Amino acid sequence: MDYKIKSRIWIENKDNVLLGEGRVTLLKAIEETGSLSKAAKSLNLSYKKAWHLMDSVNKSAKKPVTINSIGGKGGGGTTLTDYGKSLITAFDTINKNCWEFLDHQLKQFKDL
Amino acid sequence: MDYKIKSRIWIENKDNVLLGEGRVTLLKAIEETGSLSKAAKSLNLSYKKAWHLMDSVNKSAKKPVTINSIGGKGGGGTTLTDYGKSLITAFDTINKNCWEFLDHQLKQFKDL
DNA sequence: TTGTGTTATATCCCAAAAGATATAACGCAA
DNA sequence: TTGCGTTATATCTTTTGGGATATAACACAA
Repeated sequence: MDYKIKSRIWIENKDNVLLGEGRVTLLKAIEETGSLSKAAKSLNLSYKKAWHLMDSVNKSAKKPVTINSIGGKGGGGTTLTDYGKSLITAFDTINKNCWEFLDHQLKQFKDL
Repeated sequence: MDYKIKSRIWIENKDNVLLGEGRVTLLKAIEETGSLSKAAKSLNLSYKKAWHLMDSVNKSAKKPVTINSIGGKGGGGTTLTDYGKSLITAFDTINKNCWEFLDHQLKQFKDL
């Protein structure tokens, strides 16, 4: 018996996607690097894609998730708001709980 | 508070996908129509795509999921094995349980 | 004033996914 | 023997998503 069960969860706000796995890992990388471009590099994804993701996140969130600054010392940067950080932890717990729940449910495939 | 949580689950067997939502709805349509081509039409998807899906399902399953016949009265057809039917119900219950579980978990987003 | 490293955005190009089309094999019925 | 409606494939075309590239705006530091 070696069937595996996998899942993807995401949060929507009036049919715009707010959070998914990719967006959350991007948020974490931003938190670590303090910059969208550095976060993109560290995750091996194009700046364009990262920017579009964050644009979508910020548009569908009810409060600002990041603070973006252009120019200045270091050229600018992107940091998370407290709201953004709380989104990460909320998503992570739900996701982890979901995995555990599904692993438990998988027993229904035991005899198949 | 109108965030919605959505999910997709699927079952894999040694990194081949066995079942997902699309595959299960296809199996159901086959059960109803008795034919892969009719099932594809009823779901508005090309025969090619439907055939590839079923090919992948049967290759990654441990027992046959469908019985396919070519030629004969009506030209042939595809019917589900008992194993195939049990896969559907197992997947559906897990999926439904997952939705309920996640709706419950969504409360973690209540104050955000 | 110039250089630097960001954010922000548009445009072009390619590859991969999906769709459309064509064709063979098959077995029953007429 | 012919026609029919399937399953089973191959091939060609179209569409779409993503990557690469280019450029502007910005604000601080030197």
